Amino acid sequence: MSFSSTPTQTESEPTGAGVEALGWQVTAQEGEARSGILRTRRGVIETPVFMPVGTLGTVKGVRFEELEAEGLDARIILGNTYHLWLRPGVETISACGGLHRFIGWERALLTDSGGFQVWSLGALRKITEAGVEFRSHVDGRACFLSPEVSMEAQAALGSDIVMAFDECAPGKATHDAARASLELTARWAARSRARFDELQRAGADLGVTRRAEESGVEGRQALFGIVQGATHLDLRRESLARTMEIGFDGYAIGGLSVGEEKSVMYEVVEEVAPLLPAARPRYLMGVGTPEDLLECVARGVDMFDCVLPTRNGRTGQAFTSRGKLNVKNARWATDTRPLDEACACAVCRRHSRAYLRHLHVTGEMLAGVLLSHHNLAFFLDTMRRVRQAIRSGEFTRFRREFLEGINSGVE
RNA sequence: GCAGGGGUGGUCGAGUGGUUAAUGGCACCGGGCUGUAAACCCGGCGGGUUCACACCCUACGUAGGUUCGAAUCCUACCCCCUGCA
Repeated sequence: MSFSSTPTQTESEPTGAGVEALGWQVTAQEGEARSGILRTRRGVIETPVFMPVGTLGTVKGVRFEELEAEGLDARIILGNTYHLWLRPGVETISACGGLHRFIGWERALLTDSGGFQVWSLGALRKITEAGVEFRSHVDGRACFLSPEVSMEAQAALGSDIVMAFDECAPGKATHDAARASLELTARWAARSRARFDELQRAGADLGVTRRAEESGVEGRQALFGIVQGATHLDLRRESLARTMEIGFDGYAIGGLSVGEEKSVMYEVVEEVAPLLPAARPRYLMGVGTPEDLLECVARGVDMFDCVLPTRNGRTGQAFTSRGKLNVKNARWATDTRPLDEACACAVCRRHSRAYLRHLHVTGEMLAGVLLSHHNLAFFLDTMRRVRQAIRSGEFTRFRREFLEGINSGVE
């Protein structure tokens, strides 16, 4: 296996199948905050954008009709290579026509490479230069994931944005550990790029290549590189340079919100985001809270994803314009107000805090469904308002008022 | 009426003379969750004073008794279940 297969190409000009995978245009900017239009082969995405997480081929508890409908109008969701690879298996999805067809979603899909699982599965894995040996968390069997395997899987899934296979260092990683991790990530990034390009040329991209006529979808997959380096700014800059040298369709900042102080996370984003190519979209992986979204948009990030709205929805927490609301609390037992009086989502229009608390306390599955819907509506609507604010030059004021609101506390 | 069995904290249910304010489960109360090993995890849960260490009070159907010491042993009573009349 070769570790020095960095393709020769112009800096920041991805090759692939010879077609631009993404169109990207910044349409408004205020300070570092920018609003733009990302054109994927499966639709237009206005940024800044929040991407709901659908790890296992489902945004947990939310029907695709709801994701598409006006209330949420999610333009792109995530899937996870590692999880789909284990179950149902990439071959299965491939046999069903690719991930879009398999799950019944025509809009854009971004697949995470499985790199994050390298970090989060902790003791179940062993990292080598070649890749990562995992013990499947499902049945314990030995598995092996590498840049090449991840690219092959993501090509077979046919996602529209493919993530390079990286290693995510813990937030508290020492300089030495973070450096080693970053260098491994850089080598893996080059391998990801090389294998990805081969696969595009070979027509392995199931998202379009084999079924272009019936899908009506044109264009190749996009590949994003990931900047690592933990909390060390010098390493972040180095990782950034090495990632840009390889060249990707977009750039992600990984390895944040993994145990470091929040102020440190903002500091890293503030340092890294503006150094990323302005002519490419910037994606902050796995972040974050509503406050994080605002703060990181302000620092130049275009794309976000996070499990918080759906996970916390299932575990009884609502995000509102006045901050977090713990649905479990006895104080809502007879409260007939909606979760968020400023929210126009379907759940807030119809149901009371008292009812949602009842559903959650009794373990009814509708509780998770409704709370996930509301939380996603809040996140997506917040981003919609962020875009409008940037376009109208009022982002600074919007940011201040929004943060005042969520810090005022639910009454 | 007779014979067995049984009455434990919000609830179910352990404990059958000595770290017992009393195991567990549930309920209840509170907290956490950031590229989803998560419809999950953690904590509290008789009352009172204290920031806290700690201390005091009240508790195992009721009332007595035995004992240094009782939810645990004895006596009486009340109530519940099962069987026989």
